[in-house]
Amino acid sequence: MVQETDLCFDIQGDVKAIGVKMNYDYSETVEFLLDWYDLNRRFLPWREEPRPYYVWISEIMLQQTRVEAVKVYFERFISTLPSIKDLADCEEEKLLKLWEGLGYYNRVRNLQKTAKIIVEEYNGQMPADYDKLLQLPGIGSYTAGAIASISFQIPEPAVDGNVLRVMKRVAGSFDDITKAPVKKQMENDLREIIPRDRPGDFNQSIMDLGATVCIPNGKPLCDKCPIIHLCNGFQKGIQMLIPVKPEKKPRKIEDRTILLMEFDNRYAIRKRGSKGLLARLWELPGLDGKLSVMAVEEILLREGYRNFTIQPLGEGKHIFSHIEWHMVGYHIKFMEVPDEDILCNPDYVAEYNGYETVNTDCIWVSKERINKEFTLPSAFEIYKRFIV
DNA sequence: AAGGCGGGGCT
DNA sequence: AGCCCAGCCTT
Repeated sequence: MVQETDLCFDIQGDVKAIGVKMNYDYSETVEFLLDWYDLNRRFLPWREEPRPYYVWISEIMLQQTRVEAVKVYFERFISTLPSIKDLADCEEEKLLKLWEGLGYYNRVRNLQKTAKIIVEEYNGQMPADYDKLLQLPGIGSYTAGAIASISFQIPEPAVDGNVLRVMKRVAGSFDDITKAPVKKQMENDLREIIPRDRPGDFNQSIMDLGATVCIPNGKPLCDKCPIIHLCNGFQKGIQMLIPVKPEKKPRKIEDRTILLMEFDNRYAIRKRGSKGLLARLWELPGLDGKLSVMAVEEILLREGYRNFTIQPLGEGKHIFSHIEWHMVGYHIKFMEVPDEDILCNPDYVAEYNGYETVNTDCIWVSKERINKEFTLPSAFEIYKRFIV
C-alpha cells in the first residue's frame, strides 16, 4: 500500500516536473464498449422506449440516486403523470407526494418548472437541442447530454461521477474529479470520440460498465472488463486509488426535539420555511436541542396547553449529506386543546416563520390524510411510525 | 470555487 | 461509521 501511494505521488511529480499533460486517447475504447454493451446492457424501465419524457424523468431521478431506488418511483411517476402536459398541470402538493422519500426535492420543483416551459415555449415537446436543454431548470451538462444522446442521437457526452471514475481509471489519471475543469476536459475529450451512429449507447455503455464492473465501492471486477487491455490504471495496479477526491468536511450535528402531538385522533404537522433544508415540506413540530420531559412540559404549559400526557419515544438519528439530526421524540396526547383556533382548517397553509414554538402554524390532520396528502420527509419516519 | 441539498445501500 | 450514488443551483 505504501508502495502504491509512493508511485502515485511519483507520477504526479513527474508530470508536473516536465510540464507534460498526459492526454489519454479514448478512441480505442469505443468499439469494445459498444460490443460489451450489446451483450451486457441492463434492462431498465426507461431504457426500452427512450422517449424524451421518460429519459428526462429518469435522469433527474437518478441524480445522486441509485438505480434500484429509482425504479419504483419512475414507474409510479409515469403512470400518474403520463405526459409532460400532465406534469405541468399537476398540483404541487401531489407532485411532492410522488417524490416523497427520493430527497433533493428541488429536483421535482424544477421538473415542473421545465414542464411548464416546454408546454408554453416548445409546444409540449422536449427540444432536440443540447444548448436548449441546458437552459432548462434542473438540467445541467450531464442531463442535457444524456437526453440529447439517448433520445435524439445527438453526439454529446454525458459525464457524471460514473464516467469520471471509469475513464480516469482507464487513463490512470490522479486528477481530482470534483474539480470543474477536470469534468469539462473529460466532456471535451469524449465529444471528440463519441460515435456518431450510437452516441446514446456509448454513454450508457460507460454507465453500465461503471455500475456493474468498474464499481465505485470495493474492488473493480477487472477480469470482466472489456477494456482491461486499454486500462492504464490496471496496468499500473493503481485502479483502487482512482478516482481521486478531496476529503469531505465533517457533518454538522444538530440536536432536535420532535413532538408527536395528538388530539382527537389527529396529529399536528406544520410546513417548513421556504429556504434551506427540506424547504416547504411538512414536518412534525420540533424544538432546538434535546429537551427533557420536564422542559417540554414547561414549554407546553407556557404556550397555554393543559391536560396532556407526555410519553418518551426514544432517541433517533437522521443523516443528511451535510447535517446530522440527533433527535429525541415525545408523544404528547391532549385531552383538550386551549383554543379552537388551533384546530384550524386543514387546508390552511401558513408560512412557518422559523421561530421555534410548538403551536406555530400547526394544522391537525388524521393519519389517513397525512399518509395520502402530505409530504413528510424520511427524517421524521422514526417518529411517524408511532402514529396509529 | 465552494457549499447546500436527501436518502439509502454497501463496505 | 464512512463511503458513494446517472448532479444542479446559488453564492
